[in-house]
Amino acid sequence: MANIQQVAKQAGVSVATVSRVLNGQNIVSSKTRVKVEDAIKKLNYEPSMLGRNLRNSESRLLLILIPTISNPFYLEIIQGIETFAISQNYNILLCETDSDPMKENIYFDLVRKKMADGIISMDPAVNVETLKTLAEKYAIIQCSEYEENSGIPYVTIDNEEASYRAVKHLIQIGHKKIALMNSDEKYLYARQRIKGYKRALEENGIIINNEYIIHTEHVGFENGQQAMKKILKIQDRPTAVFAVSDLLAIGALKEINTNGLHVPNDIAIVGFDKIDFSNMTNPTLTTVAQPMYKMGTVAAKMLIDKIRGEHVESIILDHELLIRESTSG
Amino acid sequence: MANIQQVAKQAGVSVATVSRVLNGQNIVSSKTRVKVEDAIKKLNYEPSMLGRNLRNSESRLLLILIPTISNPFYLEIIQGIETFAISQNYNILLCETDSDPMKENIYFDLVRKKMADGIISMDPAVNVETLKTLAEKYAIIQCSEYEENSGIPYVTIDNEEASYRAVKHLIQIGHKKIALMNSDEKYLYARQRIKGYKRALEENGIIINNEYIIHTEHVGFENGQQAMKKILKIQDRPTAVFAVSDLLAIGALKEINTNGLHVPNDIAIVGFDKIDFSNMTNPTLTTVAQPMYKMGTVAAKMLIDKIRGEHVESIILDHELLIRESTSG
DNA sequence: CTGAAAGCGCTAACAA
DNA sequence: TTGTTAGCGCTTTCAG
Repeated sequence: MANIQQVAKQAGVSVATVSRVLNGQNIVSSKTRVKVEDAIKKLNYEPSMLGRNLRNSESRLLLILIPTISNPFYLEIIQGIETFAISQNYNILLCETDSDPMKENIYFDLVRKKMADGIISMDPAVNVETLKTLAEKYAIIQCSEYEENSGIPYVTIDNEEASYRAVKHLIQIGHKKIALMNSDEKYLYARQRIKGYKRALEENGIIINNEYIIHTEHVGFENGQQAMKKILKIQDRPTAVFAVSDLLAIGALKEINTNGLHVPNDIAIVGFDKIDFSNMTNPTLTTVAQPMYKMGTVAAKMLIDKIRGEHVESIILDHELLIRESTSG
Repeated sequence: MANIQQVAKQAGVSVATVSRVLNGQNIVSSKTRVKVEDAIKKLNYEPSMLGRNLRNSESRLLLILIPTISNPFYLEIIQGIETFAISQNYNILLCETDSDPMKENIYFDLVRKKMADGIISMDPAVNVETLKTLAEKYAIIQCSEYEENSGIPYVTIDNEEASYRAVKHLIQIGHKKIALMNSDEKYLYARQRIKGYKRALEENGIIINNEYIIHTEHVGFENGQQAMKKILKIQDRPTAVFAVSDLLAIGALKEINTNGLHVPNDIAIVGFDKIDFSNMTNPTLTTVAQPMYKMGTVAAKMLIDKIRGEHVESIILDHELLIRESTSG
């Protein structure tokens, strides 16, 4: 395993010159450059990131914090992050926190120990105080979920507006009894989405029925099933359900089918996220499409800018309501 | 940002002693140890992995190669890998190759450049020659998909047997006209699975009908839909489908439903992998369960052993046929 | 039990 | 245009 010294010796130049060739600096004469390149080829030399990283005090690694990899919502965002990161010669360290402060802390240690140059946090359950403290010394961006007034830049969508439009769509196709499957309101997005839900109802003169509002601990498939069980037991049964995640919606769909009811004839459903599977169900799911890939690239760009010491502004991206079979017979 | 020097000065000891404390070596007197620990606390010192890694010529990073993150099959494996890796103070670098040799090469460069200490390859489309060459110098393990006689250790299941059992199950519940949705036979697992399929049919005196064997380019949802379209057009229509991935099976299910047919009454379906979604469809999917999490932990253990210079043997793990609604009305 | 010093592989300031 | 050299932060050998 050759190192830069050996290449220098082989080429009959100094290590500085080799380094210059390696880093594409144009101040090297083409004759010397060729000598060096030959030596590199001959010795099968590969520069060590270890040495370079220490010297440059950087790891060129980006820490991505997600609650769990099994929520497909994050997949496309991650692809966006990765693509941009690679283009800038960064790589990503994908970290599942399981919303567990202990695991979270293990990962935070990676940036404290210089193993990562910055963090993109997508974990709604992240310890905000720790994050804020960390943000004083390290580059941090929040993606999708964020903390207001934390001073940490974020990229997200207008959750209230998205929710408002989803519910309005249900109203427009004739629904008045609309249930909301929301996650815990300790999460900002949950508070924003219920706000949009209520605004849509109120604007259309529909009285809010608290029985129709279900909170779930997580936003997974089983939670959707459980929540739907409750909804189906309601005396004056809703004719539509707006779920704040596709996984919840798919759980609801399954439960409705199991009970011999039909979507959308008996109950219409709107989900949120446009995960791949929202198109594989029967019927396909009407859902709020977040520009996930874009969100990923934007987050990555923000983080890398921040690492470079530039000033970074938060960004709100557009969303879109995708009407599919679960709301249109 | 304090470094080890400053800690040493603050504690009134040498950097060597600080290093010893950091690495939990017991040859330090408890009095000195306390002094050092106090200094560390006082200066808020965090040892830099960059320095340590260079010194130790290791990155403590494991490269995980997958074709795409959007195939849920890999998720649980990755969780297994990660859990074991973390327990050994390693972290993982998750890399999507998109089965693209160019991208693949970017990632291979990471190990060549010492940015990763080893590779777990799960990409069936990996360039085997490159992998073999790499394996001469670096620690490499193949997971799930592997190349025979490559000399590179692998962990996998007995694909032929798994396939055989799946098809036998269909035969036992009365099916004779069983279609196979297989992926391209350039992949070893595809060759193994068709072998199991044929063996099951032959053993039961069922003549193999080549019209019933469909090959798909990828093993995703859309491929399943397309393949099912073809199958539905066959004159003497099969009454059962064995798909080599759950995603294919879910695509088939969707297509069958779209055509007003019923699963399993009209057509039974068996999938492969037991991805999370196989339990969310309606009906739920009978599938071959691979011990994915286990496979991940085993692969990680094998890789880390290999990095440590130990000898590593290939391992075949058990699988299980999980009978659910799609084969039992 | 502790310290001095070398060195992992690289980059960049400075000198020539 | 090129070379010399210091040093990034750490671990470890060797001496004491």
